[in-house]
Amino acid sequence: MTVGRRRGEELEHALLTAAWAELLEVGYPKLTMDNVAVRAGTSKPVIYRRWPTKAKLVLAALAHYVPLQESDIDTGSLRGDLLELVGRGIERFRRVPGDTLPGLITDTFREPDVFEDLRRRFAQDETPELIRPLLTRAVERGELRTDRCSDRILRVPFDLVRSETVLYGMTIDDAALTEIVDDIVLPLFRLHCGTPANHTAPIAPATGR
Amino acid sequence: MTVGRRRGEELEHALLTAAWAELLEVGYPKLTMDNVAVRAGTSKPVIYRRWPTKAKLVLAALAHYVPLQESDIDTGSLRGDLLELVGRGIERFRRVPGDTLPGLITDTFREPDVFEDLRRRFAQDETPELIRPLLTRAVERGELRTDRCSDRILRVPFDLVRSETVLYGMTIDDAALTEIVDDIVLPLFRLHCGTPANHTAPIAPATGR
Amino acid sequence: MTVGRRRGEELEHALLTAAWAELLEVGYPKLTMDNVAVRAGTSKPVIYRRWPTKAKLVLAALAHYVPLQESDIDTGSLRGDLLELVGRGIERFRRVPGDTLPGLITDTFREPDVFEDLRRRFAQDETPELIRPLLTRAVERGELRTDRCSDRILRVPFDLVRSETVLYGMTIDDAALTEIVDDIVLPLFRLHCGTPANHTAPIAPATGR
Amino acid sequence: MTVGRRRGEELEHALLTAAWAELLEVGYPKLTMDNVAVRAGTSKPVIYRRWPTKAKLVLAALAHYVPLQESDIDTGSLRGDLLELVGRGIERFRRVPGDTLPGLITDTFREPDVFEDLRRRFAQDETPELIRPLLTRAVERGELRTDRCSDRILRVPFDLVRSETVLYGMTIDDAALTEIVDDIVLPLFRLHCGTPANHTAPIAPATGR
DNA sequence: CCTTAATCGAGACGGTACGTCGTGTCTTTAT
DNA sequence: ATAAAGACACGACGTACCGTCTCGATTAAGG
Repeated sequence: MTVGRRRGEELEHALLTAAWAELLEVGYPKLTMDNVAVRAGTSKPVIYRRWPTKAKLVLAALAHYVPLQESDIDTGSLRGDLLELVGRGIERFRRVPGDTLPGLITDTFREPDVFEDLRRRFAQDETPELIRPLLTRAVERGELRTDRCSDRILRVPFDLVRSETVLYGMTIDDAALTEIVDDIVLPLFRLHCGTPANHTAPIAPATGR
Repeated sequence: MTVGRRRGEELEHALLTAAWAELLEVGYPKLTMDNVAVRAGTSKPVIYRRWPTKAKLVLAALAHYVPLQESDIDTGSLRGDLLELVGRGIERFRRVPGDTLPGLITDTFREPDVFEDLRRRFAQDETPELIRPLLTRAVERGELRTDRCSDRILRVPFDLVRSETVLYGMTIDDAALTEIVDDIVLPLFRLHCGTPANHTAPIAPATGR
Repeated sequence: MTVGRRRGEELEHALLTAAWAELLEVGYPKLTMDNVAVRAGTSKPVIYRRWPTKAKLVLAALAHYVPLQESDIDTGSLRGDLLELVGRGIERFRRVPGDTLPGLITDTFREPDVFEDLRRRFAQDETPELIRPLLTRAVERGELRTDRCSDRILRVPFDLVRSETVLYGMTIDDAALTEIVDDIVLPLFRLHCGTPANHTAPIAPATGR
Repeated sequence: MTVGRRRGEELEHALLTAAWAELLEVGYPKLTMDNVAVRAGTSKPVIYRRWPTKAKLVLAALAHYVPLQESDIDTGSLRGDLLELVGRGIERFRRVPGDTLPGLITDTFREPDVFEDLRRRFAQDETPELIRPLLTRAVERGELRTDRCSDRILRVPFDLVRSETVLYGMTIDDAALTEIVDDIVLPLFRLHCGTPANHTAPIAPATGR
């Protein structure tokens, strides 16, 4: 049943695959180093040599199976860009087992380095860097007057997405995505980054209640 | 050394106190039923008779030590009410050890009943019920035209607070609170719930960048 | 479902019955005070008020359900008397669950009073008192010259029976009983208590090999 | 404090030693796997990997510390051989804590394989195999006519020893040993295995009462 | 007849041990 | 040198029973 002695990348890939499969099957709390080792057809020391804690292993699996999408976004309108960007974010969170991010937060809360890594990939830090280019292009197109606004404003769209997905375990459908962009994010951006006088974009809410 | 045989509420209180102390000292992941029992001067079966899982024990300790504050809010203005309400929420989250809520989410993710309980106390569900009365009074005062808007809009303030506290492990100071209310929440409420024509409240952002 | 509140002898009998039933069903090691209480439809303190240890409870149940048989034996011959007496002993041991006597010995080994009680009822002490009268009558009938011989000789028959039943968990059938009496016990008694010159009882072994 | 990580035989020996010490100190009923582990400076899983039950552990300790003595016996006379053999048996039982064999019997009564092992080492089975060679040599020397007699006869000496030691918790001194051999065992063997006509060994009892 | 005392039933308590599982380290053997 | 394999020390898990204690409810006996 042996596949021969693997090493290097091949072995690493087998481990991440095993970790990911365990994550999907039993969830973060019940994922064990033992089972990952067995599933990968290897032994625990091989895992510990690479990732000294369960959190680091899972974070590595997450980075491998739910990578950041770096491709540029340019749909021609700020609204289109935001729908695309936030939609991608929702899709990313959708692929992460619901107990995984809270589990990682819990386990890394007292380990600043890993917590920082986690944050960079799945939390706040991704937002400003991702969103500001959209605003910059919107200014170039004449949709906004400036791309200067506080980070907190920029974080709003993903804060809402994370709240619903990570904290509430909900899924966000297209209607909800539209509501977030049209009723919350776009108005805020227009308020804080200004709207040229002749621009006639609708500011009224898209959905009522 | 014995304190006599305790029962009922006295014993329960000792257990919740021990659990809370462990939570503060070692954090959620390292809190063990064994240590809670020892700290409370009792034994594990006594705990398990009341709370069959660590998550339920911790949630009970949380409900005991960080209770919902039900007292009414009426400062005379929507802005004042929001500052008070969101400020209270921030204070509540500040008192919860940072790894506790994510830990509870992780461990209860597959137990709908406990997860629901957790959500009711520390997540989404508290928001609409808490905020809508503020809007209703604002309408009565003539600050807004209507209190009808989608739940998602109502959730915005606490979604932002939770993102920063629970997910990022940050603390929110008064300046941040002011920014959230003045630059994000109030404008959104005014946009979606209308502003009477003669009302002259400032809509401009309070902070720039 | 309640039978009314019992007390005194009725309650005691219910407890002994429950203990005996547990003994038969699950055996001595798995008999628990808890289960006996439940089975008897009462509670543990009621048991402990009467028998402070499991061993004493079981010994009481044993004394109740496998009592000493005191009726006189007089078949007219020493051989007949021995067959009857040893046969009765075998029957008594047969009715005691196989793990019970060793269990009692183990648990009472360091409690001289209970151990003594156990020994009186199920071990060595019963032998000399029971057997010597048989010898006395045999002397009166002229089968033996004297009833004086060492206790160890008198204990032989029941030592053999106890070895096979208690220690080996075996059952002793009639053939084995006959062999014990004819090939071992009778010859020893005749050797040590003498045989009148004109007595013509067979001394040859009843069974060969 | 640590003795370094032990493995294999060294560790096994430490466990058996700890078990044996516990047996001597607190006796079979109060011997716990926990305490054995602590005493051996290791942990319970290490024990359970080797012996899944307390009975098997104790039996292993017994086999290690009270081994069967295989050395040949040849004193030149049947009486001498028996005194030696039975004396060795008494010595073996003397070294076993008094509650241990009954405890093992109790706990293994429903596990035929372990019970069998126990029986082979400390009960009936040892007897015929050990005694018959003595008879065979006695025949060769002309002390007996045949070595053919029933197993039950052969078991008599050790049945008596076991009764007194295991069941009564008594110790057997030299006088008692002599009585058993001279007054019970030798006469029975001579009766059932015959005595050559010209043999002038005394058949009269050595002790009276 | 009614009070009083005793004991029943029910079950929680402080505690010990169980047998299992997971962690992170270490040793051994084989590649 | 590192992989595979697995044992090791450790500690926590959740459960079972122990023997004790508290608390009404019920019963029997005595005033």
